[in-house]
Amino acid sequence: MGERADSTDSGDTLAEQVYRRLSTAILVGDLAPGLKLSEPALARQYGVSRGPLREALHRLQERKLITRSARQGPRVVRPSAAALAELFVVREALEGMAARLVASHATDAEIARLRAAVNDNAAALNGNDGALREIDDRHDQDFHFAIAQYSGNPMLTELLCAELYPLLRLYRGLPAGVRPPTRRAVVEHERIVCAIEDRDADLAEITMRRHIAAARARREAVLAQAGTTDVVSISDSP
Amino acid sequence: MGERADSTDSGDTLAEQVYRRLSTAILVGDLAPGLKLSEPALARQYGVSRGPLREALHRLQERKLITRSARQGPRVVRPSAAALAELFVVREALEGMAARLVASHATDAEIARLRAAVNDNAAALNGNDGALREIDDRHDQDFHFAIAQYSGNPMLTELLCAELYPLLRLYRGLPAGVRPPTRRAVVEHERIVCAIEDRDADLAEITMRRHIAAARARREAVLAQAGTTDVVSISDSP
DNA sequence: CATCCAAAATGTGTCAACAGATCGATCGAA
DNA sequence: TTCGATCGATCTGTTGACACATTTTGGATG
Repeated sequence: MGERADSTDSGDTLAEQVYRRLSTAILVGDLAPGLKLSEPALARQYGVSRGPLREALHRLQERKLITRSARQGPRVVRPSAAALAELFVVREALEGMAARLVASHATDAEIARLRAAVNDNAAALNGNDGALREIDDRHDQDFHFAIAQYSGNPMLTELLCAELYPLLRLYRGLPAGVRPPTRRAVVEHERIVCAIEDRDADLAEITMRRHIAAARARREAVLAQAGTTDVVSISDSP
Repeated sequence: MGERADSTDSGDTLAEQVYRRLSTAILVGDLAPGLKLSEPALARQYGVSRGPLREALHRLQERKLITRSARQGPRVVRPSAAALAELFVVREALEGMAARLVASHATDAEIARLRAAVNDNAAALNGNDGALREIDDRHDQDFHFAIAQYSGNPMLTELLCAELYPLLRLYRGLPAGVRPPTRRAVVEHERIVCAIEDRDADLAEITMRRHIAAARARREAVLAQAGTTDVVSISDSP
């Protein structure tokens, strides 16, 4: 699986490609959290030299996806319950502001697209019972991505979509497979969109923040009875 | 002052040192915004090879302090009025949350230190009239740093102190020398600390957000009649 | 049988050298 | 004189190779 490296070559630099591939590999879980990485092994695996690989690793380090102690080699960051809680707090502040901006500055067409997305989500959820959990999850992602996009603040969008959401996706992998019920999330999304449609910035922000705070509470309840993952080490040859 | 570059040598890797030196050089204004950088020139200037330098540049790229178009070489990011406005919005959301967290979770000792800092600031401002503008500015920085620190959320602290504030400092350099009056800022700081002392999280957040929104409005008013900076190019030999 | 020391192997940090491309300059022609 | 093309030089992207440190493994010894 994932063995035939789909040639993402050409276009930009090698370091950029390795950066993207490593990033997705970490987020997808292909490189387990806490895993100790080896530069020569990764270089052989991706078919590049150690130069571009190290540059990609440094970018990953700055993105907080890997940690690099001196002379110890890079390690995939190991998510903790505390870090997850901190992340949710930051997300609450940022997405609350995003919802506020959408309510005040977004165009009617964008808001209509938001409404359509939520309606689709609700229909999918009501239609077939609980079989399409991951699709729901994708819809949830789409909704929050759309909010970030329509905020009209590129820096905020970048911060949310390119930094926070990836980290969240990584940390979420902790109790892999366990997903809280999304039915409540859908009605909360509905409320947020209603506030946005009313151009009520204050209500939009408050509703979004409560939505995220509730999600955090649910996840913390799930994490309360989950164990910790152990550290594995990568092997060179299969 | 600040000429005697405290020898940051030894301890960790060369790339790390170059990263720090380049970062401060950009933030201090030693490397002008929009400046096109040359890897060989920088390598000679810092006495290292191009390898570690490129790694440092990639970290700087991820930190949004430089931009790297393909085959064009890195350039110091050029701040724009739009980016500054976006930054202030993000800062408003994040620091509002930080103030809320301080009001709810900080210890009495930390709050007392906040109060002391604000009192010192007010005293310095009232004592000698307007001579110590830059010291005031430093106090302002210290106040916001303290709020970020005492939030008790390391991720939020890191985001504010290590990412947003440096960018803000860089963008602030636009109308260099021009500083808005800080007298108003001091009384706003007072109000924030009062809300925190009352453990009123809602009021603390609202006050902080208004404080930052006001600062943004003032700065935008200043920027409205300022020109744009032109692009310079670095020369190899002095 | 456990322990300690040594030596090899692996890995990180760093550097110098090599293709390919891009940018500028100079020279020629209309 | 001005526009364009060709030549040259500089720079980026990339690679392979070299010190130094760290760990692991093997053997010798108490």
